[in-house]
Formats: sequence, C-alpha cells, structure tokens
Amino acid sequence: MSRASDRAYEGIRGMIISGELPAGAPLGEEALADSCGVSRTPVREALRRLEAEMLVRRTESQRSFVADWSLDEIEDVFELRAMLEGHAARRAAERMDQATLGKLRESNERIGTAISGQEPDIDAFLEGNRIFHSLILDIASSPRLTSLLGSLIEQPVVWRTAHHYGREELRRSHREHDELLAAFARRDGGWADSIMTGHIRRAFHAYADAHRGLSSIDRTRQRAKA
Amino acid sequence: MSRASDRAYEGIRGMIISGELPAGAPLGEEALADSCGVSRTPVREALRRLEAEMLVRRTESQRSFVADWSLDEIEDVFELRAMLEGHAARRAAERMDQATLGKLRESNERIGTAISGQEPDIDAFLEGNRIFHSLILDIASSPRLTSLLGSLIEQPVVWRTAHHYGREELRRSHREHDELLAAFARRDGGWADSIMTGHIRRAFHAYADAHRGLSSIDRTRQRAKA
DNA sequence: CCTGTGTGATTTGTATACAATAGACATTGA
DNA sequence: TCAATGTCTATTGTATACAAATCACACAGG
Repeated sequence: MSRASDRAYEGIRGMIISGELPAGAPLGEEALADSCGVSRTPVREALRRLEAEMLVRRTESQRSFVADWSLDEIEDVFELRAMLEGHAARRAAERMDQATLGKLRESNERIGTAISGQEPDIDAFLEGNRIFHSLILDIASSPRLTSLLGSLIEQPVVWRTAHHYGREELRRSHREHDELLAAFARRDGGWADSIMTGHIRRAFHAYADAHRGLSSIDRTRQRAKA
Repeated sequence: MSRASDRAYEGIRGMIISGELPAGAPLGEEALADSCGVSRTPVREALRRLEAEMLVRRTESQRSFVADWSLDEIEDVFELRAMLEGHAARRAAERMDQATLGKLRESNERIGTAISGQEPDIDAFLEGNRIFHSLILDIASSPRLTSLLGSLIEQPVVWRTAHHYGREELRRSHREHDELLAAFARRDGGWADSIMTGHIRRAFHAYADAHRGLSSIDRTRQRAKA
C-alpha cells in the first residue's frame, strides 16, 4: 500500500467507482499522475492493472478511457458470475466447517440488522455482502476461481445502483443467504450451487430493472457533461 | 508487434513455453532486458502481463519467477476450463450458423489428417485444436468469457506434455470433436455442454497420467539445471 | 555449533528526459 | 463548399539515472 503504484491504483480506481470519473472519460497519464501525486511510471502500471480488470479500456492507439458497459455486457458478466459463484458455493458446501459456518451466520445477521431499520444502511449491507461472498470463496479453496471472480465482481456500475435497490430486494437477498446457510449446513453442494446461481441471476434482473428506470436520467447526465 | 514491450512479452513468454526458462527460474528485469534487446521499462510491463496470465509469479518482495504448478493447481485449472468451455459450447450451439459449422468441420478434418499418418504430427494437431476451440469461443459471442478463458488456456506445462499423448488420446479427442459437431448441427446447447465438459475433464486425466509417468524424469531434469 | 546482526551487492521502484506517434486544426487547392 | 495535406500539439513509448528495498554472506557472540 505504501508504494506509489498502489496509491495510483487505489486513487484511479476510487475515482472511477465513486463516479468522479464517469464512463467514457479520457485517462491521460500525465493528468492522473498529477492528481495522484506520483509520476507517470506508477500510473502506467496502475492503468494496466485496471485494464486487466476491465475497469479501463484502451483504444488501438493506446489511449485509456473509463470503461463504459452496455447492458448486454453487464448481462454477460452476471451470467458468468452466476456460474462461477455457483461453482464456488458447491465447493464451499463440500468443504464447509463449523467455524466458517458460524462466521457466515454472523455475517448474514449483520446484513439483517443493516436492512431492518427504518432507513436501510446500504453501505453496511454491501460490506456484509462482500464479507459473506468472500468467506464462501475462501473455503471453496480454489485460488484460480478466486482470481477469475476477482475480475468480474466489484463492477462500479453495480455498486452504485445497489443504492437504488428497494426494501424488497434487500430482504430477499438476506433470505437467500439464509437458504444458502441451510445448504451449507447439510453440505449439499448441488443445492448450494442452485441457490447461489439463482441469487446472482436475480440480482441481475434487479439491476436491469433499476437501470432501465434510470437510463434516461443517465443519458441526460452524460449529455450535460459532454 | 513493433513495440518493444510486445517484443519483451513475446520473448519472455517464448522462453517460458519452450522450457528454456524452467519452472521456478528467477526473472531479473535487467537480465531479461538484455536478452530481449530492450530496456527495463517494457520488460516490467511484459512481466505484469505474464503475471496476470499466471505464467509468472512474484514473491511478496516483488521478485519474479517462472510459475511452477502443482498437480492440484493444474487440476483446479482444468476443472474451471471444463466449466467455462462447456458454457462456451452451449452458447456456441445456440448461436451456430452454417459458415462456422463448415469451418469447424474443416478444422477437425485437418486434425484427423494430422494424426492419421504413421507418425502423428503433434504440432499440426495442437494448431488444429487451437483453431477449433477458438472458433467455438468466437461464436459463443461473450468477450468476457473469452477473456476469462484466455487466462486459463495455453498452460505451457500442458502444451509440452501434449507431445506425450498416445495415439489413443489423439483419436479420442478427434472423435469427441465430431460428436460436438453433431450437437452443434442440432443446436443442442445442453448436449454440447456435456460433451465439451467431458472432453476437457478427460484431457486432464490424460495429462495427469502422462505427468505421473514423467515426473521422475522431470525431477531429474530440474536437478540437472539447478 | 547455532543464531543474530550488519554490510555489501543485487534487484526493484520511481522520476524524468527524450523520441515516436496519433489527433486536431488550419490552410490550400479544386 | 469540400477534400486533401501539412504542421503543430498532446499523448504515449522507451531509456536511463537514482533511490529504496531486499538478499546473501560473513562475522561476532552466545
């Protein structure tokens, strides 16, 4: 974390995820270097990493831009996530132990608390979700799978729209986690796979619905910036 | 191809795949720069790309080495490939057209020719295989899936041991491709998925068997280099 | 004999200068 | 007016110098 290339990576990534740099924004190396307080060399390295994670795109003439995702591409990502996380859940169920099961239960209880109040705490919900899924990934014990999913999860566009989830979606997500826990407790890999796959696919449709409602706003906003 | 960073990438990658740089060999930036005729800057970029493809590993102190794979890790990779290529085959079947089907048939005929002679032409077999699978990936029309598989296929260790495949494995691979063609012709995604998944899983066991037979030789060879 | 420590050599991280290349824009000619 | 072309600017690619970190090994102390 102390290295300049990490600062550049965190900085640029943060600006993309927060929306400070909107989709399609040009990413000049010099400008980024200034804004991160480092030289171009670590910025270049950060850009390559972000490109590998598909948060950044490069034209054939090597200019970098904030990646801009079509709904088709996003569906594509969710489809793959559904498959891979389903697989992770299957492996996790087969390898489940009491300690991890306890931590998963605890994590989902925190999610329950976060969404039970009058005004749901979305950030706490997202953080709990992150922990829940990463516990599963850990016990699935497949570094390669972890690495593949790493390039698919944490889509900024998804993160941002999670704030538009309704109470219903949040509650349903929490219930699906509970069902997953039941499958884990019984070490039933096939069951866990099915629930997780459905969980992710449902998340896509929740996203798509929210996005369609937002799309006209987004387009206006983008025109205003251009 | 004309850029120095590409020369460095191709050069280092070639040395790893050919075995000139064996698994575990240290990859000093200066030495690589000299051997590729470029400066350290493009070498660094090439190393990061190769690290993302998991052909190169870095210690926590940032020193790079040629990745060395345990059998468990290789099984892990094959398991994921089986799932992802199965998925690709399913999508390909659903989107199949006559032109692609023709190219796939032609490609598998070339594979048949390559292995029908007295002495099978392994390089032609591998090249035909590569084309066959990449045609499927193309028509599957999922850039993200292509990118995920890109980081799993082309394991040097697999490439090298393909030369130890027996006539039986080569013939069986050819037949399985034919069955895949039948599934494609009928646009039966589920069937295509099953065949492809089995095809890859079988390939793993062929590899594992060959590897176990070879392991003592490999270890001797590695000791000789050290 | 083993362990811990310090020093020198090696290696990587970063900044910067310069070269090459792509993009923008204006000028010129039809 | 439109198109082609040349120049000028902005951006990326590469090399290199220097700083920081790490490793290897010798040496002292227990």
